[in-house]
Amino acid sequence: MVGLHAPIDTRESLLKAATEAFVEKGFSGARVDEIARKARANKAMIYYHFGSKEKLYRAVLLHQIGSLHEEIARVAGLEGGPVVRLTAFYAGLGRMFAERPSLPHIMFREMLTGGVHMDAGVARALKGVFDFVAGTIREGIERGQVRPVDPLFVHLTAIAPMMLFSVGRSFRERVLPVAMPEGARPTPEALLAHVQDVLVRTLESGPRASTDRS
Amino acid sequence: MVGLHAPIDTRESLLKAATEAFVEKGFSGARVDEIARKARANKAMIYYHFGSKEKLYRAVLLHQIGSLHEEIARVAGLEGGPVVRLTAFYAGLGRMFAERPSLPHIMFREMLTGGVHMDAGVARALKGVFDFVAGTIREGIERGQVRPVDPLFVHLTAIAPMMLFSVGRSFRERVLPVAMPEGARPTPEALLAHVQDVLVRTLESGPRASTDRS
Amino acid sequence: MVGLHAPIDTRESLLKAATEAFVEKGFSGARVDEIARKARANKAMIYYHFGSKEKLYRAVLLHQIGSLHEEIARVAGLEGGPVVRLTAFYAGLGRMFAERPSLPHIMFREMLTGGVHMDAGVARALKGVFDFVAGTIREGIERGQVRPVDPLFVHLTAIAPMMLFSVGRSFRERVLPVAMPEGARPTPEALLAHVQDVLVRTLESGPRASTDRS
Amino acid sequence: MVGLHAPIDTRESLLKAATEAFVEKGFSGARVDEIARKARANKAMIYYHFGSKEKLYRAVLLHQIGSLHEEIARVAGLEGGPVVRLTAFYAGLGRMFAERPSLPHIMFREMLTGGVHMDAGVARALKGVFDFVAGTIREGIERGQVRPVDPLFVHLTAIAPMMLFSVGRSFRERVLPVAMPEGARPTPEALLAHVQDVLVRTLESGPRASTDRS
DNA sequence: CATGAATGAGTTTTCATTCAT
DNA sequence: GATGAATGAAAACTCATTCAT
Repeated sequence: MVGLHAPIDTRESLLKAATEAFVEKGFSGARVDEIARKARANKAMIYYHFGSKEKLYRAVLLHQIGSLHEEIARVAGLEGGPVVRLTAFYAGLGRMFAERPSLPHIMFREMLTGGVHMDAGVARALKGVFDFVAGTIREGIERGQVRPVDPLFVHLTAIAPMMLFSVGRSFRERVLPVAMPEGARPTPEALLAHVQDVLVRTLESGPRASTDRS
Repeated sequence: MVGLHAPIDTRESLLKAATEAFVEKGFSGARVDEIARKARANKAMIYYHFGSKEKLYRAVLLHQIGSLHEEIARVAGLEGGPVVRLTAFYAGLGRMFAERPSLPHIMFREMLTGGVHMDAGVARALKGVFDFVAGTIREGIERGQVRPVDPLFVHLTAIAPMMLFSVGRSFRERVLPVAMPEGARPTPEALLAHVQDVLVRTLESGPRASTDRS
Repeated sequence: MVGLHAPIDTRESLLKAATEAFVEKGFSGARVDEIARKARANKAMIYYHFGSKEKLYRAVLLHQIGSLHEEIARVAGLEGGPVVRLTAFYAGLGRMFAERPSLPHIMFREMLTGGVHMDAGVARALKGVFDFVAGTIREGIERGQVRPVDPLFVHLTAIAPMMLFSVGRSFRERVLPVAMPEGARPTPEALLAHVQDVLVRTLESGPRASTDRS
Repeated sequence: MVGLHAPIDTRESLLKAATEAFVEKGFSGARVDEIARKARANKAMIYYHFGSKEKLYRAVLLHQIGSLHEEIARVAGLEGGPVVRLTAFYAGLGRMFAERPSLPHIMFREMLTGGVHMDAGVARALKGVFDFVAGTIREGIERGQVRPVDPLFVHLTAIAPMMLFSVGRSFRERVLPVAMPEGARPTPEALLAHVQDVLVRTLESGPRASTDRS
């Protein structure tokens, strides 16, 4: 009476529905019934295809993080100095965050819970991201093209604002509505430009006037 | 037979236990039973003192955010230019995050869920934070002491790294253990210094050499 | 609106209902809902008082086996030779089986599944039963009052018929109805007398004529 | 695409796997998925070949009980008195139990559940077993070759120990390990000899010295 | 205020069975 | 005959909340 889907379809629509549910409600807030309903699938299919709610969550995690590999590979092949490579890298990440807000959302949740759901594969992908950044910065420092800075701090300063911007949209709209200037709605692109500007100012080894601060 | 504690003790230990639980597991992940157990209190006491799990969560939220008011008031009274006032302000926030990691943790969770648990009072406190930053920056721009920058972006660039650093400790230790340089464990103080440096470089209106990027 | 039961009542009526259910349907055949309904208790009470279906089953097991201790203690104090003590012991077991058919029922199920549900305490109680039998027989053999026989076989020959008789009542009534002689319904007491007769004939060391068998 | 097995193979491996599963877990404890997996067959094949889990169970039952017919027929043709014929009969049963432990296992489970799964055919086979025993004993009593004893009790005393011995192997090894004498592991053959000895002592009509007990 | 027990409406998970190919 | 996916009803288990004492 049914069975119109190709075998892969059910699995994928479950994954999609689960991603939305976990992003919106978190792991324990999401309901298996609702995921199945949203995917127009039988609830038991979740257990057939994934085994448990937890394993479904891990599948979502893996699926989201998957694209990071490609971004790194793409940027690693670019020509140019460390600053250029890094700004290009964060441009890529920024685009990913804008296109697929689930990614920063889920990664945030993972960070909040200490990454307990992450298996070795996912962890390696994330470490790859940081290793690229750290490697590029260290290389720049050695060549005198980059000021001596802590790669972790640089990475945090670049990635945290973009993630928080992406993740916090509805929060801003609820909590800070009046604070926004009437005209210009902040866009991911504008934020990316700002972050890149900050990156350049932070990394550049040229002479600067004032660095004193209280 | 019972009642050896002053009434206030139960309430406070419940609040403390609830904070830990909500920080670790989030609102729907935390269990009322577990909170009571951790507080060595009877589960019904939660309903006696707070009314419901949701109201308990709100009490935690309010308690965490409470100190923000004072920090703003303190910094608002400081002498000096906008850059100095802002770096002092973020120094205060940074100290708060380091002393009480629950605060950034819970605020992150709120952002992820769009702030659905926030009532008017809490929202006003948060808006106050941003209003101070935005007001100070706009004032500096008008006076020519600060480059024309988007206050939201500046705020994000300052606060997001510190929050993520605080919140992501266990995640870093789990996922990025090898990536860390052997010697120096990154400290909140070092990060604060970095963020302040970035702030200065971003805000200062003096001449700079290279600003072209991408 | 309810709460008319003393605290202990719910636990006990659950235990009673569970015993009946497990005896009738076995562990996996019994339904938690039905046990709660039969005990006129809320289903969640099973989890409150026992933790899980499995632990409820173990509690039933322990409760059933508990009385064996006392029976051994009682008989161990009796005067008389080994044969007398053993016949008295099996008389006690026979009475227990007749009064509380759940005991042999549950023990049978345990034997069929290899005793996987038995913890150390229960196992010790059962070993105590056999140890008493074996000890008494060995003692009798040493004193020349009992023929040299294998205690395990003697025990099996005495206990297995009584257990099977108790457990198999409904089976006999369903499968062997016509085979029964019209008049005399077999009673547990008659079987006990038979078993005791067999015991005596098996254990007695006096002279006998024919013992040869193929 | 498939079909390398002759059709009969799947059916038989299903039957074999089902027998093991039902023996280990009982009817409601056994899982259709698991049976199919153990038989390396597709789950739907169970329904193709047998129709339902229940019918599969009945097929197992019938297959196990089948050999009883032949044993009765074989022994019924023997020469000799009732005691000889009975000892020979139980020798046959004992051999069957030793060779195929599933038989007593499944029959025990049936007895525990009152034989609800037994259809007329299976019931007739079992009644045949008892009818043979009862008929032989009654005949012996009438001819004065056998003491007046209850055939049911005699049958129980002979068959129950052998079944329980076969069924309870893993239970004994788990629960009574230390109770066993170091040297001699009890064997089915030794138990059979003991049971036959008991039978002879119970049935023989010759003079005996002591019958008083307790 | 405090407690242990109780409640009912969920929530996850299981499982025999069926379907389309 | 055979397969992998699908189904629906029911099963075990959870959990915020309430109650009697």
